[in-house]
Amino acid sequence: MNLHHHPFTLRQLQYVVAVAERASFRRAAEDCGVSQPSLSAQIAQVEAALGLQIFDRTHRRVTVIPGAIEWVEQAKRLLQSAETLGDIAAQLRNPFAGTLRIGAIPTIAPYFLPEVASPLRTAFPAIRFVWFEDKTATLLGQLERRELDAAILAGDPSLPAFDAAPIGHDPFLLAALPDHPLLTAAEEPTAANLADQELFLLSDGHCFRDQVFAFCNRSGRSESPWHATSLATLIQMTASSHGVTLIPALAAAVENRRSTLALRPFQQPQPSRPILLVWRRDAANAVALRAMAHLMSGILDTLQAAPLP
Amino acid sequence: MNLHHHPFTLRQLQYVVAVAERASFRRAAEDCGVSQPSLSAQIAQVEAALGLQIFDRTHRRVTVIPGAIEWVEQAKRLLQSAETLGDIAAQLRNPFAGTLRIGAIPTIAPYFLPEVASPLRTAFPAIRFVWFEDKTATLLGQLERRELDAAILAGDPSLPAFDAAPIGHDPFLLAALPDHPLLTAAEEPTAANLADQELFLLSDGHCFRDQVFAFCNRSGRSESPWHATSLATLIQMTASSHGVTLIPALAAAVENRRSTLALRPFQQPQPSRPILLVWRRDAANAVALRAMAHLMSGILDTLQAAPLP
DNA sequence: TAAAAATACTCCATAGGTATTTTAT
DNA sequence: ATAAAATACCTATGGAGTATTTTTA
Repeated sequence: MNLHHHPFTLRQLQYVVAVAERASFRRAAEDCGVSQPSLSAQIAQVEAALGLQIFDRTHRRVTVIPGAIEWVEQAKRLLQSAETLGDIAAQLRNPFAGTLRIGAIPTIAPYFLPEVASPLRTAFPAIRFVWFEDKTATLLGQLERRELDAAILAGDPSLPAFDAAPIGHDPFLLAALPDHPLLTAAEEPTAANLADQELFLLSDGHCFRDQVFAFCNRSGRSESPWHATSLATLIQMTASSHGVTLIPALAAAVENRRSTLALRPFQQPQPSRPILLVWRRDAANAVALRAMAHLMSGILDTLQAAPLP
Repeated sequence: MNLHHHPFTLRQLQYVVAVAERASFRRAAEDCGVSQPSLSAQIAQVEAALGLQIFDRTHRRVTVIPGAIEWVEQAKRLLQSAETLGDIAAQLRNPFAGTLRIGAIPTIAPYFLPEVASPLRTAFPAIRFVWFEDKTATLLGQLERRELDAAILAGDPSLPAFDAAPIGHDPFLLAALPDHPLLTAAEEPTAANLADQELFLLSDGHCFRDQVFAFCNRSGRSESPWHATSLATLIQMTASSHGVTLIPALAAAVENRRSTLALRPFQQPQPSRPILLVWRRDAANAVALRAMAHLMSGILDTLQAAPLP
């Protein structure tokens, strides 16, 4: 740790940024709630401390000197950091208030978020929820970069820098046309039955695709050349090609409404994906997030109690 | 822009981080060059302003309260931002001093950097050069994240957020065993001659691979199933398989020393790759970087004046 | 000449100092 | 018993104010 004194204060940086944005000392002073001479003095002091001029005052419009643009941009970033620092403190003071940005993967978001959004709002009235949808890898990146506060993911929690709370387990159902042998057979299907079937899958990057792969890890299976980018497409493709596919039970109620596919659970032990709420290990509002995971868990239970479509 | 007053100063954050790192008020005060009561007072003030405790003083070792760890981490990041702000100012005051981190792609770095490093040190004695090697995409990412100050790349400068200065053009040479028909032919080879050859290439992600592709953009060409990860391997593979490949002239002198391959330039217009020095458009030391590109350009000229091995 | 930035000066809030007391092992 | 943090109190720097002058389009 170096002990040299900082040549500028946060307030001074705020003045610099304000002048840069308003292109005027007077207007910047107004924005910052100080007198124009006070602001001028602080700017002059910063310029003196840096040993270089930041603003060109020779014209009516005050402009940032080209060379100093990068410096001002970095000052903006620093102030943004300070803002974040304040946000963290606010969340620490009251974990049940503020804005919460939550992401969910595409095979969960459209089926689960509509169910949980409203109960969450009632349970946590002081929290403003903002929802996002993206694939696992993207969400984890955003989580790390603090662009998200939490994410609803499926899969095993082998995530070093993150903490997670379980929401529940979402079983996979076999989906095919109603007259398909696997649906009409006396016995419920197993992974082995999929060996000689044309299996329809989501495109790469969807964790659901990998999970289905993991379930039926046999070589005899012929993989369809079609890769759907959504479960809706997957169902349409399967139906029109007389193939088979697997659908997460969570999505079944919504996605299979207009389809001609029939659904059937697998034999015990049923294939399924664990659903998790994930956040940064150092999140200030872990208490609130755990409470939310618990609430979501209850909602998932209720959804699963409903009969298959 | 919000006008609310900042609840803390950079100095206070420095104190907090020092206490967190040294686990002691007394030692932190020493590090920061202030008296222990002064530091205590500032810490107390921060805690009061935040409305929450940061440190647990009930034991001999002062520790950060678990909940506040994230806050302290963000404070560290903010101080890092402040440091960068100082660095930028320093570079602005004197663009010909400080530390400069420069990256280069793998098909340039080992052949060009040894030649330029020493002349650069003599020409810019106050600059400390730090060199990196990685593929184009990685380097551009690092450049953007300010982990690098400049990069030596090959290819067209279609880079919106970056500025670039040309260093020169590096022609491609045909490389094959000395008795290969393309080397013994009376006429120098053209792209058309490559159509029916087994062409050896670098692996994906190397821009040199794409540039060779762009040069011989014909369908008749049969592509080798081998993908080298370095020019050295590429040459070995080509030699042992009696194939042909293209080598940047820059690399020829070094890489072909122990090889049995013979080299031959193409007919005019020779295929080549432009070599560029690239930096962030808002870099504070663009003057110095342009000067360096000019010096590198001269060195490249000298290298190219040497006869083929 | 009129709007905007710089200068002159006064004031007081507070960071930092020393001396001392309280606390925890 | 002793090291370390908190408290008490004083000092002085510098950020912010009002009044005024200088600048430039």
